[in-house]
Amino acid sequence: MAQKTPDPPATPASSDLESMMELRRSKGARWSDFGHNAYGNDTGPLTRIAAINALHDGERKQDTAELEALAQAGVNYRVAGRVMLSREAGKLRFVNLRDGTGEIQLFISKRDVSELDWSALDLVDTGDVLLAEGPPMRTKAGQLSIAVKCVRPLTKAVRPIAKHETVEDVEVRYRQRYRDLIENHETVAAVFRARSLIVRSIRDFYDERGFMEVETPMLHPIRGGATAKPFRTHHNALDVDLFLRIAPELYLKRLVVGGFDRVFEIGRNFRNEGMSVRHNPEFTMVESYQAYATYEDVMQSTEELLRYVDDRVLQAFPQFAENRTFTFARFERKRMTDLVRDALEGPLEIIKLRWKLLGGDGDWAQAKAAALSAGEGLSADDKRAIAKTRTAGEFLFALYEVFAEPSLAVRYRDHERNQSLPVFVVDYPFDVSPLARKKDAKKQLEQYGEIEIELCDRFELFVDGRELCNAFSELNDPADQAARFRAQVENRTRGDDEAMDYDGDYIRALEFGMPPTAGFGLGVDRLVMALTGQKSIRDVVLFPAMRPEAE
RNA sequence: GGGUCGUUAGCUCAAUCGGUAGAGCAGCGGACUUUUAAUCCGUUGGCCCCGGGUUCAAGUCCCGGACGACCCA
Repeated sequence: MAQKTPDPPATPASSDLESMMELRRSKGARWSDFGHNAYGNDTGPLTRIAAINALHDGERKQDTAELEALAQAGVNYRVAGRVMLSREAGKLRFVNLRDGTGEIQLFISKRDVSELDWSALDLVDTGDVLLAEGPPMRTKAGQLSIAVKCVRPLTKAVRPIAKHETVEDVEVRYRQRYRDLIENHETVAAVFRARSLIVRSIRDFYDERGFMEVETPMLHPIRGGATAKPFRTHHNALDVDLFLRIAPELYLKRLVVGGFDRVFEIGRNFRNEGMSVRHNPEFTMVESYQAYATYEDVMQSTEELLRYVDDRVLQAFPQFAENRTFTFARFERKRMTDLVRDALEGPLEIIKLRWKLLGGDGDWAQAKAAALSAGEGLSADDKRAIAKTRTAGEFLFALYEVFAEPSLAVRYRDHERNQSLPVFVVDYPFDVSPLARKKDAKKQLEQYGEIEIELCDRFELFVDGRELCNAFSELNDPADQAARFRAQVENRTRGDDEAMDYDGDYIRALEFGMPPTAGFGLGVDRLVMALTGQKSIRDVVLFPAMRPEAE
């Protein structure tokens, strides 16, 4: 098996990308001269690096003598990972090796390895994947290391990686996430590990409370469960057009009818709308449905869920507690009508508006005109939102969106800690909630001036001013629901391309009787953004949607 | 959709008034048996995003386009 040490590789004098890659390719090819496969996979059993660090460098650091004793006793580790950094000091070589759990230093002395192994190391570049074996040791500087007895190259990295600088170009970071994860490891990997933990924690939370996890169709024959623009696709064998789901809601409630009275689903929804720092065309939601519960019960469990998940995140990733601009220590609960009244106590025009709205003429259409003329400082978008309302309920909702919602995080704060408080906005107009249950008769009419507004048992939760959850007591009266669907269809014929379709099968399901049920939805991407402090959804989605790469 | 800014070496960035395109890091060669982004000596590397135009001369000025970031709608 003894081989002659091969000659050093040819060394092209240029360092443009193509030359660097060519040099690396030729180095990989020469691994075979040392009896190694440039893409071998027979590593045998390995020890994960985090386990080694924990054992010898954990709560109690083992000193040099202790580690020597362990080595004498035959303790030996085989590790594999990517070469992140490599330094030479004469007949010594130090390599920082990273696997999926952590990093450890390899201490390689020419005295300790075969001549062949030593020469093979000349063919190893930063970024290559390497197998190494040896006992634990501590260097003079006190650094825990593996005292390597033998090494074997495993995978050649043909492309160079940035060592000290990190890649900042977001285009590279999102399109080549693998590279982002390698080069910006510390910050980026932690966010996605936290995301994984968040999803797992949500699952555990529901599991502990007796909810069953289900999977419902993503290919829908009709639009339903939310007001949004869908993606279309086509089933060839059936020759039918289908929509990628915009929400799982109507399927989950069918399951409640069927007797699965506590269900939840974590999954992707698709909305064919604009992209922004808060919107990706596909995004992850958790939806849960609990029979014999009301939206007020769900409000309570929402607080519990968020604290449960956040506690786990901060325990595993304490760095995300820094610079928190919000707290889950206390939650506000505010009725939408009160929020609008509070918000309108502002600038002069707004006071005039409020006078007209609350004072007197009692006609919401006139109030609308008053709002538009009084709100001269409003953006065109806000004016449009108010102008297009056709009922008192839509009008209230528009006022809320324009005047109240933008200032939630500023208005409701924990002043001691200078953090915003989450706000449950409750009692939405029935007109903007086509699937929610009307408030019971005694409470259903809201005096708003002399305008009567029908409200429903619904809340949305805003964390740091951003919508995170939407929940309501479900409408389970089939006749009422059918009327709501018909209204949606009417909206569609008027040109609203976000309106729902009439779902006859869902009405049939309700006709079998759905027990009183509370439903809940939470945007997982936004929750991850909040808990990890990321400003863009693209920083919490592994592979965000991008325009196709230019050729 | 509109506005502003950006795109130069593998990475991060310079380049004055239009006058031969630079640095640090990495890469390559060499020295070094305890390094921590090792150090020291030497050294290679450019479709200046793309396409037009002005000019004796364009990374730089003008027009158009691609992609991105931010702000506005």
